[in-house]
Amino acid sequence: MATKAFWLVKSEPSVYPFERLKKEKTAVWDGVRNFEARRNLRAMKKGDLLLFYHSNEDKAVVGIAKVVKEAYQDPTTSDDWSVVDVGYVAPLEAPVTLATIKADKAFADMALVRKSRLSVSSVAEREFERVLSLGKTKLK
DNA sequence: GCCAACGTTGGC
DNA sequence: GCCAACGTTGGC
Repeated sequence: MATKAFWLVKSEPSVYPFERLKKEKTAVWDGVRNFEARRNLRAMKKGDLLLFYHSNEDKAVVGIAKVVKEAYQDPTTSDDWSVVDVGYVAPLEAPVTLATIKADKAFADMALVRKSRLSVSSVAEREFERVLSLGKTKLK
């Protein structure tokens, strides 16, 4: 298998909270209607890891998910949009807030900071590892 | 192909 | 709840 990639996906907790992914184990990541986000979805490979970010109320990375099925046609539209299936991996022991991320130079180039409206973005491995470490979380 | 208007996201 | 930022649409 090729080298793993890392991504960040945003969800409003009132629409689809991480706790629901925990309960349901997998989810169809639909509703993406932005070209750059779509390109990122289509670049995802099975097994890639995702930072699960809660926008609005929480403004924090709250958990880790993974790609369980690569991009396919979004079933909620006949237009040319894609979805992936994501699977539950683990919560962060300590959520990593946007304020923390903004205050940390290690994240200066992160899309979350620089392109705040992009809902699916790529994450560098060192950024991913740093979120895990700030989140006091180790993946098995 | 430009760009103004519009709609949406998301931080505050 | 407001509004800035910015992606998308549509008129020309």
